[in-house]
Amino acid sequence: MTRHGAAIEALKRTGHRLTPQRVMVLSVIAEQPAHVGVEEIQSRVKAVYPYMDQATVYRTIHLLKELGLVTEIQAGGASRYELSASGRHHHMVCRECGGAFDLSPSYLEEFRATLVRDFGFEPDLDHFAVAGRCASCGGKRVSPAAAISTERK
Amino acid sequence: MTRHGAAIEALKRTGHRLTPQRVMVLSVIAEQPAHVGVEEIQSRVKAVYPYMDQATVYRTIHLLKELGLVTEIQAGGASRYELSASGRHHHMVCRECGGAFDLSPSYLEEFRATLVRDFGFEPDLDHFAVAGRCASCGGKRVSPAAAISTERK
DNA sequence: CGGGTTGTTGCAAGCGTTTGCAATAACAGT
DNA sequence: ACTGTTATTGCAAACGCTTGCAACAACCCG
Repeated sequence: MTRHGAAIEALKRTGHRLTPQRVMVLSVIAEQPAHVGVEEIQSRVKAVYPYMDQATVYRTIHLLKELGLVTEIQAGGASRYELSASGRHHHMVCRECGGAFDLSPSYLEEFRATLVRDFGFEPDLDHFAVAGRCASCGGKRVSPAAAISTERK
Repeated sequence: MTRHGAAIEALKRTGHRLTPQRVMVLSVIAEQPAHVGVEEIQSRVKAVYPYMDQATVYRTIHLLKELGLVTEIQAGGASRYELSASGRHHHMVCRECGGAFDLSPSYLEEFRATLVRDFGFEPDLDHFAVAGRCASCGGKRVSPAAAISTERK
């Protein structure tokens, strides 16, 4: 099983279609030792499948990120991506129902990068949790991604 | 004294130049009852000073935001702005020197909007503080803006 | 295994925002 | 006031990313 096999299964499990494009994007990200840029993902896939489009790369990445399969790193204006380390992750806790939801580090990464860029302040975000109100108890939009990240109780 | 008089003084006090363009942007934001979009700011200023450029509006807004004089609101792809309510603000606390820095709500706003959009999760960010390491104790970049937001002890 | 449904793709145009650059103008010092 | 220094501006082009749309193909079901 390749390094991204689990991610592929997660895709199917969450009711998303397993298209060649998605597999290719995932495998490019997986076979890279470090993080990859969108442009590099696209050009590598294009070498094999020339019709691959920018928009598809972005849409795929966006999906993978929402599912927590891929982690986003801000690097000077552009974003870079890598397979999520299964270890570190954070939580959103609902005040209403007490439910806990996984929050992939990528979401905090954006916040962190902003503080560093604007203030030179390096926040310590390990062991970080956000309190609030989840979708079913009165939050706004419900995304399909929310489903899989739910942990009971 | 106009509603944005204090903001103008803050600009000078922090060593930035008081250009007509900056004053105009500030006054457009101030005279609006609710928040304003970039496009509206530009067109209102252009009515008086036709050479006003998009880039200048963006650069000015960016500055005002860093100084905490203006608060950013995310609204469906585009950003809107309003004079900062002096009341609500958050803190960054340095583990090293114990120093506290003001963090304008706009920074958390971005984070909040993301959680709402992707998960329907409405975080409660009032009374919110971030721990970490400030610029002088080992953070990354130092921006002039950091200076004014410093509070002793 | 073939047919229908519906998520996904490629394309292209557009979005909001940022950037490099040379010219300009704000402010400090005298 | 005048001058020098240096931040800031206007302009234009580019950036990274998102979106609407019609064509397509992955999957569910019998």
